[in-house]
Amino acid sequence: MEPTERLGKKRISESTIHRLSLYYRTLSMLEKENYETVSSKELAKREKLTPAQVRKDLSFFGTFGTRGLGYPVIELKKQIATILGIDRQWRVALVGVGNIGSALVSYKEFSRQDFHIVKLFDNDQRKIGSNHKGIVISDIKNLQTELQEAKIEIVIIAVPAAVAQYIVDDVVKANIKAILNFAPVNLKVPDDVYVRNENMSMELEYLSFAMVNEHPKKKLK
Amino acid sequence: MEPTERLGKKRISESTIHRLSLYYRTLSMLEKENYETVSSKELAKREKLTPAQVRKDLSFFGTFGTRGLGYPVIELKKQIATILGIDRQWRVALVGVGNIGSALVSYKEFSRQDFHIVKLFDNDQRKIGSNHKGIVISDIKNLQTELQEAKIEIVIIAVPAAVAQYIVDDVVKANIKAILNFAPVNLKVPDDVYVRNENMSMELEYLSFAMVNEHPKKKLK
DNA sequence: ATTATTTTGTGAAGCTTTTCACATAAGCCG
DNA sequence: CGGCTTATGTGAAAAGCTTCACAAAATAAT
Ligand SMILES: NC(=O)c1ccc[n+]([C@@H]2O[C@H](COP(=O)([O-])OP(=O)(O)OC[C@H]3O[C@@H](n4cnc5c(N)ncnc54)[C@H](O)[C@@H]3O)[C@@H](O)[C@H]2O)c1
Ligand SMILES: NC(=O)c1ccc[n+]([C@@H]2O[C@H](COP(=O)([O-])OP(=O)(O)OC[C@H]3O[C@@H](n4cnc5c(N)ncnc54)[C@H](O)[C@@H]3O)[C@@H](O)[C@H]2O)c1
Repeated sequence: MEPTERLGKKRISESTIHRLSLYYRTLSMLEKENYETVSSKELAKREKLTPAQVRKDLSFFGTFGTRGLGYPVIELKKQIATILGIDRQWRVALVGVGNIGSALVSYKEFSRQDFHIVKLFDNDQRKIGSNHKGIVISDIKNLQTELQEAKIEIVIIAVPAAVAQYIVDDVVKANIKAILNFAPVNLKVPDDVYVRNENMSMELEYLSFAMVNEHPKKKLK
Repeated sequence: MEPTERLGKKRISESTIHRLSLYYRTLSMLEKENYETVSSKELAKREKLTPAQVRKDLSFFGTFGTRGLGYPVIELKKQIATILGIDRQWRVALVGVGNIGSALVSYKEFSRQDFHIVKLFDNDQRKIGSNHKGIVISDIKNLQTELQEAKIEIVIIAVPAAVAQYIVDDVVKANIKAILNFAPVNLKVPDDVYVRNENMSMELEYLSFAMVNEHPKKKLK
């Protein structure tokens, strides 16, 4: 009776998952450059991390390398894709086809990575029914039913902050479990719904803070 | 001789600074709602944190509250603005007036927070010289000189990943110390230049990971 | 076949961040 | 005015994350 190890459900830190995304990106580049293998040292250098960090991160999920040689680029990339769940297509809907919403629809990085925006919603009569990059914009009124009919799995929120919560309430009713939110509000959702916030002011404010305080960077980096 | 305490230059964690941004946002809302004071408990509840966290974060910078009462909303907001350096105007330039670049120029949250985009650059002849939201788009050729003449302090990079590093090299030559980067590449800059990356794929991939792994959330949040 | 070299995988140490818990202080109320 | 309530500020403990350091495994070299 070992109560220490909860099989397969130990919490992986947010930082580790974010770094997996970085490794994935770097491995894609290495693949284009025709590398067959890569060491933790090289992988670390390309994303300004430490080799130990890279190895530790990967070790949470299995053993992928060969001692003395390094990691096989194509194989590791495939493995990370499986871990991140991006070895499949995700059906994405976007609500609010305004400035940022339109930009996101055109973002090639998303589609390249198997995030497919297949539904758009807005409440502006001039936009509803019009064709935007091959997708007809739906009326927000039908949000709940259309999300379900289209089997949407991820919803991107790009509406004004003041209405974001109302829309999210409907999104949750449609049984969506993942939300990427661009509105600068803290959305209230049930415990089983994942929300990630994209907050650009926060990053600008970090720069501002760093400049006025001559904030020392973390060593190594 | 106490080598332990480096006066006034102790490193504040990135998380603390990000939370200060959240507090600032919440305080702005509380101000609109005509609250005079707010407790660490209420502040924590609104951003899904713990009261102890709020108090600890603030304690790094001074004592702002009154025991038994809480924090004065307007005063604390002002103090955080000073800490973050957003009690002044920042002159911002944006390079790459494409999908995401245009969206950012229209982003009201930036201007409300005293980040003023006053210069735009592109290399597309059709865009150069045209007026975009009241700003004439400059030729990227003149980047270095115009950044200096306009006394720009922060540069936003919104160009394709393939050219981002070249542009950043010029930005660094113009003596800019802060960069907000939207291109999915790891930019190389000298040690005294701050770079923050805005990586949206990363957040989508986090959602993807969470869903395929039924990733437990951090307790409390 | 033996030795040298490289680089992984991983417990353990070290460091950072968060949470706890309580002394302390201010306001309130009878 | 004194006791009761509320809520801060902060050392200390706990939890979490990163780095160290080295055994182990693989290749390469002689
Ligand atoms: N513009 C940016 O660069 C930027 C950056 C980060 C975050 N944001 C945030 O993204 C959100 C949108 O910003 P924007 O600049 O694109 O604004 P916008 O006004 O250009 O776009 C908002 C869109 O939402 C639609 N909308 C409004 N109410 C709606 C409703 N009830 N149901 C459905 N659709 C509705 C509008 O018709 C419009 O198309 C805001 O919360 C903003 O803070 C914007
Ligand atoms: N579209 C999005 O929602 C989105 C989201 C996140 C990140 N990004 C990233 O932002 C960047 C821009 O994406 P986009 O979708 O806006 O692309 P885009 O092609 O619409 O815009 C790029 C702009 O940069 C200009 N440009 C190209 N080369 C240049 C150069 N050498 N000097 C100056 N200007 C130059 C182009 O003329 C264009 O106006 C990319 O790196 C992309 O990965 C985009």
